[in-house]
Amino acid sequence: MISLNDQYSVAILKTVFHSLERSISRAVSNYLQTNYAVDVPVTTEQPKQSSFGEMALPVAFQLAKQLKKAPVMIAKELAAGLSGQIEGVAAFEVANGYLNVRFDRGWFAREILTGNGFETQEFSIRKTIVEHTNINPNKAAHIGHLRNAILGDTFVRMMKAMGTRVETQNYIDNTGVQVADVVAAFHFVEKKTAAEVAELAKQPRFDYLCWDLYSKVAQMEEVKGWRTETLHSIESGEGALSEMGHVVADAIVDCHLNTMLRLGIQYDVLPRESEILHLKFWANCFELLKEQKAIYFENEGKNKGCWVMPGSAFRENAGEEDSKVIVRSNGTVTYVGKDIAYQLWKFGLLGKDFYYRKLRTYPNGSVCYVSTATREGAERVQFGGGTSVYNVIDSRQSYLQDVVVAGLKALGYPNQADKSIHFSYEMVALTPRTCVELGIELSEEDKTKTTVEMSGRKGLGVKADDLIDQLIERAQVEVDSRHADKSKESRTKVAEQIAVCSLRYFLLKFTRTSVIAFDLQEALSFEGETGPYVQYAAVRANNILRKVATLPDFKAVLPEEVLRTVLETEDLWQLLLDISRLESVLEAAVKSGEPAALAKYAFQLAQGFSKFYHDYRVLDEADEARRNVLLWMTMHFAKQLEKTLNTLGIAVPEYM
RNA sequence: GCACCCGUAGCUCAGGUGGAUAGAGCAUUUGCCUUCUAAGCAAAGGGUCACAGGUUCGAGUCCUGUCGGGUGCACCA
Repeated sequence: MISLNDQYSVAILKTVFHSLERSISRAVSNYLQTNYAVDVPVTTEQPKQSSFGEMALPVAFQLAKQLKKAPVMIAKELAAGLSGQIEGVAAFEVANGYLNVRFDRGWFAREILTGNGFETQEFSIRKTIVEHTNINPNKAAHIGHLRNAILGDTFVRMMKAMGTRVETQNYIDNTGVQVADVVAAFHFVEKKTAAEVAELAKQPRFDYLCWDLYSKVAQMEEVKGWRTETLHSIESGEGALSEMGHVVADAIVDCHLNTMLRLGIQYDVLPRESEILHLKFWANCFELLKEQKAIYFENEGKNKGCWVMPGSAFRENAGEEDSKVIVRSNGTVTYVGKDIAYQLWKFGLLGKDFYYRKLRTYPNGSVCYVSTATREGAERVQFGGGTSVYNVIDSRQSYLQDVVVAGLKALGYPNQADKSIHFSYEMVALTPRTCVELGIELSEEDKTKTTVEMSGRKGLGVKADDLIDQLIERAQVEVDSRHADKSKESRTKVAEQIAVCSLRYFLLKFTRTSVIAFDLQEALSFEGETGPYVQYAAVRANNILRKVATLPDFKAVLPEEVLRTVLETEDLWQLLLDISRLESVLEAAVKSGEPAALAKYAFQLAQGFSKFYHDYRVLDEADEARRNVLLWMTMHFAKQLEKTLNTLGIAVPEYM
């Protein structure tokens, strides 16, 4: 049995495919320079049909005009000139003006097998900061929050797999109106004391209790007055309401961390708004903004008495009315103002820092820290000061993100402004069918729509833990019926792994710009393009490997000629080619910031293997050489798919 | 009113830097378990890539406009 547990290594291995791709485009480029004296970028692409070979170069089309020759002629000359010049290339062919490349299949497979031609990539010293999750600590997390956290967490894993140093932050707004509303509900409606709330907060699903309370109080007329009083207490940091605010926020943050941990999501540090206030981060930022004249004091109009940022800073054709208030006429700072200060801190530009204490140690041993306001009891750790910052925030907040970036620019930090990336994504909405299933009453207007937006205020949404529970329950039924012989403990573990996989894949398979119309039945399915389908392929591959007492020494028993002969079979060759594309796909997915690309790749790999599994009976193969190739491919597949799944935050179960 | 996103099969969605016959899953119909696990495999039907112009040897992809749908434009976060 091979070890399938290797975590991504510090340096990444580049595939043979990658290297070959580069040596081909370099050779073509050189040839064009010496023989035609032209300098054009040589791009490669994957042919639509496998019968055209492994790689296609449309370079002849680009040159047709410049050289005043027909594309077919150019391509033919290139094919003739380059023939036999590149190691690993069996032949060049010309079709429809394309220069198509056929790999030497035996060479290619042997390179993968022996690990020749692999190169290491340098490990980055610069730090990238990714901020995600950021749920208001006043109610249970819902599936919209899950999209954020899973997207962020997966992107972090992808960058780490590429060798990037990443710090994961989860910002906690523990002093805002959302928390205040729940505190007001406890105090004014439920008539609870801080001690009583602290007692309630001990129950595991305190976040559910607050979910209901919040939607109740948010719709009450009196809430405005209560909110003001509560906010005042929270901001001053004194009084029973303030104490209750801390109790509520801390308990709910704990609930959120538990929910996220169920999905394998962890954080390095939780910077909190309360510390931003108490350590007066804003004061520094305010001085900087005034010095640089990034904001001005408004003497007239609707914003009279406020410090505002001119609309022209973040918007084209902006008028006076587009100005954004940074400091209110009563002297308090807005959310955007605080966010500019926070963003400066992330880049190490604020000249101030938090103190930290341990919040929890995760089962894998890593520690999650939380900000504190005092030096006493603080740990000697350092966070922030990144060279690029990704803020995973839904697209509805792009306007505010633009203002923050404009603030950085106005302060004289154009580089940091460029490195401030709003990793935006569209929201998760519910299908009307799902609303009906959940017993949510719809207005006449909502019934006609294709999707219904979730709302914490209205208590309208699918809670994260509820969905995870349902998925586990469903997986458990399947696992129990298939593997009655296994222990209860082991079956539960497998069911959980399947549930997590199902959920993560479901939220990852959509591209970021697509609004997810959440359909409960679709999300609960384990067939077709789902996470469990992909896991199943990995499990089947491992089953084959497990049944072999000792795997042969593939390097010894599989010379190039044997590989070449067996890989003449087209579908085997295509599968091997697909398996070897992982690093290229990962690189492109990180570059475009699209985890969905990696998820889709995992699915395609699984599809390819499922077909292979059906068409070839590896263990029954009579021809020993052929059997060894099939076994090797199975092992190679299992490794590469497991690596892909790990990067997606998905585990491969022992059995399914 | 202004800004951003979306419009591809009945439904839900993929389609890097323009390239060859536009792809998956679901649903529908039909085959395949005495087999390394059927959470699987195979086959069929299903398309004016919203519409109209433009750029190009070549456009689902780039540009402009129109029409639909979503979101944002607070002294809330």
